[in-house]
Amino acid sequence: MEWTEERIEALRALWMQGLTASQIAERLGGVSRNAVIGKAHRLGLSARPSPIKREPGAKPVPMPRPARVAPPQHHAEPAPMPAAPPAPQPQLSAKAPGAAPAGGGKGCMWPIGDPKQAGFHFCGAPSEAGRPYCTQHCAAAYHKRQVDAA
DNA sequence: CCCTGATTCGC
DNA sequence: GCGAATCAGG
Repeated sequence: MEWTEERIEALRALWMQGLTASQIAERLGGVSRNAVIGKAHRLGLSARPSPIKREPGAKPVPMPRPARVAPPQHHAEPAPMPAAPPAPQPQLSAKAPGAAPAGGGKGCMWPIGDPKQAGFHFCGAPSEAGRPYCTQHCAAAYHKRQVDAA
């Protein structure tokens, strides 16, 4: 497998969202969890808000679970965020960041992974009203792409 | 034994 | 740079 911008971005996003290396590897597809961890380290990310320990004699600082789900919506659907949505967008990769947040734009619609890949999915994180992307990572990435494309 | 991330090291 | 093997821990 090749570490394309897309995949690296997805890795970053997922990693920062608190997903485990196994989950990330699963979603990305074609890589083992070791590969994900190794890449994550090479990318300079290993520190993330999560309950992982460092240094034997360090402080066992209690981390208040960042959690990926913030708003306590009392809707019926808990928004499960499927691993492989059966309805992939036609063309929205490469130079087409404007992934139209069509339909039930509930969560973040930022495309994570390669639409051609099996593990492709949308971020799904809670997004601001009127905004198709979550503020955590995707909105920034979205903006960055627009700048890059320009 | 299942899992986690961290590190090493041959490629 | 990559990732399997390994390490250290829960």
